[in-house]
Amino acid sequence: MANTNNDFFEQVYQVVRLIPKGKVTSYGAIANYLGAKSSSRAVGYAMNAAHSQKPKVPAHRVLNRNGQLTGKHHFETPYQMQELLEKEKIKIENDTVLDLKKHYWDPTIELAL
DNA sequence: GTAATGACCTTGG
DNA sequence: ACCAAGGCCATTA
Repeated sequence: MANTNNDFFEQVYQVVRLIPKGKVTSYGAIANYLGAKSSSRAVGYAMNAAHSQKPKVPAHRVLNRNGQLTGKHHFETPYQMQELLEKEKIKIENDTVLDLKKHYWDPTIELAL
């Protein structure tokens, strides 16, 4: 099978790893930073193999545009994502991050040059 | 090689 | 403002 370590995947992992503690971002933001705002789905799929990567990727800091923990079900345990986010001082309710804007971390802005 | 799915987002009615 | 459909990328069957 094709190397899952494609540039696209690696790029996504890099950006996710660069997410500061207590910050969260969305798939579209990462895709947009990579220059493919329409590839939000591919970014999400990359996260699917994130746990398969050697360097653990903080996929729990990646949420959808709505701030929902859509991928919590894909973690080792559905509580992992919420717990990790809570440990980051991020309040979660109904699988949704509160003060999303306050904890929002946009790579296109933070990593923008 | 074609069809369907998925941790999504944007646009149209 | 709300609901519905389409699009894009990559992977798997």
